[in-house]
Amino acid sequence: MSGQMSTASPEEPHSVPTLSAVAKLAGVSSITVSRVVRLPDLVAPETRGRVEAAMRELGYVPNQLAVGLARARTRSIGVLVPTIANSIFADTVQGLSDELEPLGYAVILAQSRYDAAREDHMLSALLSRRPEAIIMVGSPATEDGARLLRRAGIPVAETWDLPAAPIDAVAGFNNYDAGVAVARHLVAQGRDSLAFIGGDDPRATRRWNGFNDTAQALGAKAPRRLVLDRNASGSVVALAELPGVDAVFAANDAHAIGFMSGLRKAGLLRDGPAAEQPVAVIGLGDLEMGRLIAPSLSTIRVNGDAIGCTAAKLILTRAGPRHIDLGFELVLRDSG
Amino acid sequence: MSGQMSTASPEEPHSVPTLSAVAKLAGVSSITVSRVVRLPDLVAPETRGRVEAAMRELGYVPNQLAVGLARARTRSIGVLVPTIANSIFADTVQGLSDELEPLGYAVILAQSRYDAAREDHMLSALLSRRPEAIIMVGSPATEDGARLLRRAGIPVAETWDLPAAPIDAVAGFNNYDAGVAVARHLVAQGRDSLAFIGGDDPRATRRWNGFNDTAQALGAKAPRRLVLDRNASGSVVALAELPGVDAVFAANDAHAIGFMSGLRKAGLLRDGPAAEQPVAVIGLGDLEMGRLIAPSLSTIRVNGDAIGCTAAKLILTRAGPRHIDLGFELVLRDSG
DNA sequence: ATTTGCAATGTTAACGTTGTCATTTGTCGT
DNA sequence: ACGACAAATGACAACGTTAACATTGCAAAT
Repeated sequence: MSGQMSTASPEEPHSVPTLSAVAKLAGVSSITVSRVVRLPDLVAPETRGRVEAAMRELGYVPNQLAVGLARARTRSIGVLVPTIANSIFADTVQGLSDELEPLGYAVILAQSRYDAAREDHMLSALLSRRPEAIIMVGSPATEDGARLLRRAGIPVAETWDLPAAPIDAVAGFNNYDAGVAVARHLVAQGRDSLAFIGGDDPRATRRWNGFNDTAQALGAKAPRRLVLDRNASGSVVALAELPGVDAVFAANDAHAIGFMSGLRKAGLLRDGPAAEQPVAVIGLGDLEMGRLIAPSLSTIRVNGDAIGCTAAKLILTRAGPRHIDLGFELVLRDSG
Repeated sequence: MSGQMSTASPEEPHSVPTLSAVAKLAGVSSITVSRVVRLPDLVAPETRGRVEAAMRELGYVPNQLAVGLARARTRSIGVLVPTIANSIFADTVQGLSDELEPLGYAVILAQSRYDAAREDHMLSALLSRRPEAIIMVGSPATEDGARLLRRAGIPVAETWDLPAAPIDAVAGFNNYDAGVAVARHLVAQGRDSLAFIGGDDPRATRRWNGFNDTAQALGAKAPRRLVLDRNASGSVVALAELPGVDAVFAANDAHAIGFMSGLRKAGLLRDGPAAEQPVAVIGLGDLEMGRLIAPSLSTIRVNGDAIGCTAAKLILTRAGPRHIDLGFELVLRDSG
């Protein structure tokens, strides 16, 4: 409403209350207040009541910075994703955060935007917050980044892939094999002019490798690869770049749906089953949306939520296997 | 590969290096190292070189907890969203984080899952990290939550709505008016049996109110309201609950697309323009996907990215207007 | 009537930084 | 040749909490 006001509304005369402010009000020492928070059983009920009243009156909220410093346990974990907006990684963040938040962990989120320099920078920024663990999508892009993580001496989970030389824990799936599975399926369907569209990040490239190797091994023509911007709209016009193509593997469902939109405009999309499609399309991720559109999208289903959840469990315990392959599933619907 | 290994790989003999570890190695006092990091001009070039070498050798990363404690500036901001997975809020998080990360702020992310108790809890957890500001989607659901925020004495941005009595800053749009705009459009198109499908959170309810009030004022039949689970698949079957409906406003694009899928199964979806649709469908959010499907989705476009970006700017400065209406736009395509 | 033991509280020194003062040099002007 | 001054560095006390060790009482055991 009216222009600028002091941020702290008049409610309280500023200054966040500390342990000793509460202590003074309750007529005890600060350590007693600290105990009321952490180990209430050690404090006499009568005293405890007084302290609790004081905490309520002052609106005391413990300072986790100080706690973290004193105990060398910050109860926070760093999460690094390429991007969070309309991406399947949001599922992973949700999954891990649902696992971690009830345990009192804070999630510190950083985005690398598929940029190696920014990734290193964010990794370092994350580490400066002394998280108890790091969960990241993929693996560090640079040796500097990897060294940073190794030196930090905390659990690290790499996800969405199965790196050959992981730093610590892994929760992902085999991207190469995903490409293999798609190529096999398409060739078996009688397609022979294949293409791969999408990003050129390491994971997409692995998919491409599996796809390319397999298609050629099975006697199809050498697949084409089209590197696109990260938004699906770019793939609408991808068709123009791929004359004669009869099957497309898109790096993710958004690209696949974009490409299908291009096919529709060109009159190359049928309402019928996969076999009737002039151009088969397979996505990756299994967005809910893919199931709902027509023709429904065939895709490599990957459980992003489970990846996050598994990564969280991996960093919480030292026991058990450290490298978990969550697998994927080729879900065949009407698009290819 | 092989079972469990100590988390810290052999690279370094544990223990994260501190300022004084660097200082000892460089043969200076810790304050000098601190200056090399923050105020390099105050340190003689020769000394600075030695210190920088020591920092590199040890892999020194400043401890932001200690910095935050000493300076009472944590360079972090708390972000509270209902949910991050396949939701438009991910755009907002991306927007604000792109604005804030380059400035050295860390984003601490929490999800309320549309639960008031959890929201209060996460708010308090966030505050315990002493963020310099809080950005949240919507407004605190409880008076406790609001009090918590007011007492914290930091900038607070409420987003995705225009609350009547905001705590501090606001970056959003008028949800009631969005409902009004949709109802007007649908009634003008000659529809008179309207329905609203989606969640029952405060923002969805405001949309419903605008929608309902306007439809009735314009002489349509009293609209029906169907509260659905948060996933789009639920809306596929919504049609069965709405006999005779000829226009639907969905609380978001995902629900809209799900509902269209139900229409398609029922043979009630046409390839032609809005006028030919037996049942008009309007979404909200303007997912990229809505543009790509057929029939293309009419929707209330809301720029989630801009909301995040604006919220970030609002908490960074005290000057200028504190309440920004980013507006919305009724984008008409083929679905309604 | 001591001692023992435990329950309830308090004191002190960390944790890793930075702010606020010193202190040590060396340069310059007169 | 002497003080004035600045450049370079350092000592020390905060910041808000907790760990580790006191210190009180007072009840029970001897």
